[in-house]
Amino acid sequence: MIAIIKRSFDVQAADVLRQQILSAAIPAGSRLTEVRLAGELGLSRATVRTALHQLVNEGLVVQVPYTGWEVATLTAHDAWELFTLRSSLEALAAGLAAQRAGTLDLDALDRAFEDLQTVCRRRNRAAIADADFALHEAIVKLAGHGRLRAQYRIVEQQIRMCIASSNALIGGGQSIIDEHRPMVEAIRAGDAESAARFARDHNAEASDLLVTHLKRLEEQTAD
Amino acid sequence: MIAIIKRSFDVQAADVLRQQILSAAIPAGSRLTEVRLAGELGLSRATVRTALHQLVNEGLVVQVPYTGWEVATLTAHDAWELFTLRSSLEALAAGLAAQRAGTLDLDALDRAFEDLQTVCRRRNRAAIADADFALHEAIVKLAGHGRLRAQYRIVEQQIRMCIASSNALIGGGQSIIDEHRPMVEAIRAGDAESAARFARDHNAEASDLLVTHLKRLEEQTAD
DNA sequence: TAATTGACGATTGTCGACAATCGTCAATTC
DNA sequence: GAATTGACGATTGTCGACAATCGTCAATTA
Repeated sequence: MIAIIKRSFDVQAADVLRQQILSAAIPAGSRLTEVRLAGELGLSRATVRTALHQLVNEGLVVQVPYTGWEVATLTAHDAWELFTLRSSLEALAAGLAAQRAGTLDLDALDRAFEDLQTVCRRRNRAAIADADFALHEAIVKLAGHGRLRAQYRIVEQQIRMCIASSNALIGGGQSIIDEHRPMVEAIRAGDAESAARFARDHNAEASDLLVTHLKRLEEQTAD
Repeated sequence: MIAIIKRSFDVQAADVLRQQILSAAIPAGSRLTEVRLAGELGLSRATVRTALHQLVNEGLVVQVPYTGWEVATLTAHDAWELFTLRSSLEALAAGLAAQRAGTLDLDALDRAFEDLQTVCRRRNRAAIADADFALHEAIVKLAGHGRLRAQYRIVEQQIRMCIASSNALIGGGQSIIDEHRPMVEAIRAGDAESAARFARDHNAEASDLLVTHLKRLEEQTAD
């Protein structure tokens, strides 16, 4: 028997809006009005409000009280914040996972790394981003740390939003594998310090490139 | 002329409830009903609902959809999560602040550390916790990282809640000063790596003690 | 006697209506 | 012409009412 999954309307509305924002179907900076969204979603305005509040907490929407809601526009500074935070969280996750490596089933880690290698060989950029995220998700899950997991997801969502809205080119191929292998091996070996260090540093170059790219976009827009 | 600060009722309600939860005036595990709170706060139930949603996002309240709301009960595992996360965020803040030390006014850091030393000499436990938090807040502010700041506050709130609800004894005196001095000096010196390392490690012993204490409490309750 | 069913009160989820606020624009004043 | 004022439509904030859900308890069944 298939369980009926109950999901209240405000949660469902937040899901739909989140998806539209993350895919850039609703562009960054867009005005969101409760009345219009309520009409489109077929819900009461109050329900939509609750959904919007949730998205504000995830950093995807900005509320100006008494005035309105809009999709967050992420600046180069935002990107820097997100990357530094992500790096720190990934380091924590890798270190904790490595500490527990001796007592855990590492199949999920191995599978995720295999998947990453597979898509890197195919040079499918969207799939690379997904597999990269999935690898880190697997590690965060191994850390057994719910708050870390929740926060990591929120940060990663916003990073995806950055990438989607800037049309940034994300590297692929062998370098992605090479960046991740030492971290995965340190986790397997139970070496928490190295795992944390590799996790912290593994994305530094790509992150800097994206931040620089966003700064250039901002300068062009200011002209 | 004093500006009128507009603060919508749902935000004000969240403020009031947060304060009551953090001070343990409403104990952990307490059932919160919208009807009763609305009556007590003199607001509509929908407004209270919005406030409760916000507190859920801060980890202070747990919602069981269709069933109810209650003040979060933080377990030893929760405490472990909070301490590891806090440690990681403090390390990030200290490292970033140290990177910027050459271009910043470090007065706030110095003052906060002085204040900490002052209250440690007086052995006033509540004031020590406040001054400890204020020192880290000052560092987080120096890091110029809004998301880090917001997340740090949420984590720190929950830690206060842990401490308040467990009646744990928090150490004081010279050891607190000794734990913080190397981090503060590394920040002043612009040594990001040391600042991050000292920040990450400086609370390990106290954190472990509290987690162990909570585990013991849980075992007693299970008897 | 234990398990199942049904009723009911309490509470949550959602709705639409009223009140408050804001931004815009035209009219007025200096 | 620039600054100020006032009106108005659009939108947000809050409200109370209706509908849906849950937990509890008594009644019924096996």
